[in-house]
Amino acid sequence: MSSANQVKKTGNIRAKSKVKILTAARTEFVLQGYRGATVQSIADRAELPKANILYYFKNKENIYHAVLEHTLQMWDEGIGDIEANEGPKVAIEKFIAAKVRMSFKHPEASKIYAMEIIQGAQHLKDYARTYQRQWVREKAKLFQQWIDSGEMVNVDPVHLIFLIWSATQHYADFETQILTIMNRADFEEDDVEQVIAFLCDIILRGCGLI
Amino acid sequence: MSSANQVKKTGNIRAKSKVKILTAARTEFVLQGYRGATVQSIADRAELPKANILYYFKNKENIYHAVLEHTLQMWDEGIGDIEANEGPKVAIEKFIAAKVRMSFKHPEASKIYAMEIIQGAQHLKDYARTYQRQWVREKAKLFQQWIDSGEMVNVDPVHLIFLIWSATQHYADFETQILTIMNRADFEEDDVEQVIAFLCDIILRGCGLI
DNA sequence: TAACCACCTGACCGGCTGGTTAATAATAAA
DNA sequence: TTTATTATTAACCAGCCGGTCAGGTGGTTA
Repeated sequence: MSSANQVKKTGNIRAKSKVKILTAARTEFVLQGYRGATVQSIADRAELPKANILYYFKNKENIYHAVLEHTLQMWDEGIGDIEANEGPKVAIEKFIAAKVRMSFKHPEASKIYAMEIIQGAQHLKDYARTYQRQWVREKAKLFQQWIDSGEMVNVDPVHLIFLIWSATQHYADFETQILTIMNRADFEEDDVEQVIAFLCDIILRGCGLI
Repeated sequence: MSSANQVKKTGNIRAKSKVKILTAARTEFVLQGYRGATVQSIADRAELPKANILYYFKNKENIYHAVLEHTLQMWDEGIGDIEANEGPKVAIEKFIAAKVRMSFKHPEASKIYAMEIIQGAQHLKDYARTYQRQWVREKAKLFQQWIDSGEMVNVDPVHLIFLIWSATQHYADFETQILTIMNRADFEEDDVEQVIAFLCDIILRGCGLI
């Protein structure tokens, strides 16, 4: 008991501090990029002394890795899933909805991920090379089966996945541009469902599913 | 004559050096971000002494602004145009083709633009607020007319523009991810036309134009 | 020849960077 | 209480940052 208790109590302080730091770091990395975000700026945002930051994370790269790990977790969850037995229409609908909801809920995660990829994905090459590639191949095969059985129009499954990824993530990554063009200060709850409806409508029809 | 000659000759050196510097800077800014790209790293890539860089551009921000200006010019050219008298099918086809070609031809421009927007578009707020917003409104009105006259299905024109923007730019910005997933080293010429064909196919059908 | 001027660059500078240390405070365990 | 562990932070450091400057070079004009 004492051992478990100790771990829990000490772990609490660690955990809380780490969350505080990572939240601040995430924002700084999005706003300033990896190099532009300084340990001092992260400390200021977290309202902690700089040395305290480096007590919990050995160095700046360490902080970034932790942020990135959380980001990939979001991406995985948000990637939705495409199940074979649902048929193409429901599968694509669910997939789009999951990705759009994730974009509106965790725009910062999407932005950090996007910046990583744009800059050459040096911190997560293996992730795409192994996990993502396999995921795409698997799901593409599923789409191909639906195409072969005449359940949907003949479109390249891999590019279809790219299309859905790009269209959904756009609302997170290009938030600023979209809001400016729509002359709005923030997104509202209605927007999420409206975007889902729009994307499902046009993409499903594009796949010959409406 | 002598005056014009002098201006031309001296201008030549200036122009060549500036191009050399801006090309190197563009690459550095993409790879490292604004803060991560140092004047020294730009100098190294341009194979010039650092002081020479700062002879042609007063400071680092100046270089970035020059790069950004070039980027916006690319964006403007690549934005294609949507003409009223062509009808929706041809208009959208041309629009998609122009944007895809631009993405494959100038991925760095697209990437810099994307990073600017993701980080809050602090250097080009007015651009989106005035120029882009007006462009979108104008083109949206056009789409609406086609919808009203029954020439295309009722889809939100503004979101349609966002969809086309995101889907086309994706091939520039997420180049790394796409190549990794497709298990390829580089894009080839065929890819451009294939992507255009795919996007036109699915989006035109999505708009009820096929 | 002499004066001029665009071009070039090594050497330098203050300030900020990521990171260390050592001393102290708080907390938990005995 | 005593002891051990964990948490905190001011002070410090070497190195790199953007940026300046003084002193060149070589070609053109008068």
